[in-house]
Amino acid sequence: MSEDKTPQIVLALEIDDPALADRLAALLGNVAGLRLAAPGEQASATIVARDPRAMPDDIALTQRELDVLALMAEGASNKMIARRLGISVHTVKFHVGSLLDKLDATGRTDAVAHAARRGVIEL
Amino acid sequence: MSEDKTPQIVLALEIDDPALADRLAALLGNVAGLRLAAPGEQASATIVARDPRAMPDDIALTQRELDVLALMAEGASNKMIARRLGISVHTVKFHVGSLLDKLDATGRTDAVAHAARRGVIEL
DNA sequence: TGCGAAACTGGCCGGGTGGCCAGGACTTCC
DNA sequence: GGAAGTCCTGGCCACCCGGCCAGTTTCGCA
Repeated sequence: MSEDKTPQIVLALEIDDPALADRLAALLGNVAGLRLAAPGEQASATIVARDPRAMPDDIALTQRELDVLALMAEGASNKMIARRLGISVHTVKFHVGSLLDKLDATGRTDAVAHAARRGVIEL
Repeated sequence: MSEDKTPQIVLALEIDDPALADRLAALLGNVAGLRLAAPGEQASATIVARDPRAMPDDIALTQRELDVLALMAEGASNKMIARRLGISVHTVKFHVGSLLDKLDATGRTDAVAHAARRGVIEL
């Protein structure tokens, strides 16, 4: 009977505010039947708290950039995006360039990751 | 100063699994310095758990593939990944190829998007 | 009416990417 | 002891990507 009679709940922390993270970790560390996840560990649930001051950036993306970004997140190539939006590949590259600039990304993969992180797009 | 010397942490719950939500609520209800948010109340942090039955697919990725995947999510190029892992670019491309195959992705951007969606990696 | 922002298009080019071929070394399982 | 799986490496090549240059049109705002 290797079965735990009281399966522990594993909680991951995603907290921008270090002070809050510390207090939570301290509080939750003493609760029976519950423990905090190791980095990268699969958790039953995640405690999320975005520091609102950490992202005052409603990154100003134009409508067209949002269109391109959404298709990029689908894994579409520039050619596909061009076809889908009815514009030329050159224009797509133009918008992608602006996206990389505004999102401070090194490539399209990075751009999608950044955008997802700051909630600009939903994966 | 009307400030409490120990301000309570207010936690909101966003849990799909009712059983897990119950257990968490029971556990956290007894922790001093912490309380659960009333519906609609502004919380310090939110506990999130998506329904695990929504993703029955434990995609079998090898450790090395996970390494490569994590670096891909950082926007690293094959060359950077190779340097970081101490292997050749050819090997990186090999692992990326396996990743694209297993994740059913058309490219590296699509791969990290898929991986993030099904919780294989955390953005 | 002029001016800037946004959107769009083109050519060019170095480097990155992904798919294909081939191979070897290692551990684990039957 | 052989088979399977993982990890690693190499070459080759078509294509894609991102950055550079240049230009046009359209729109709203001062």
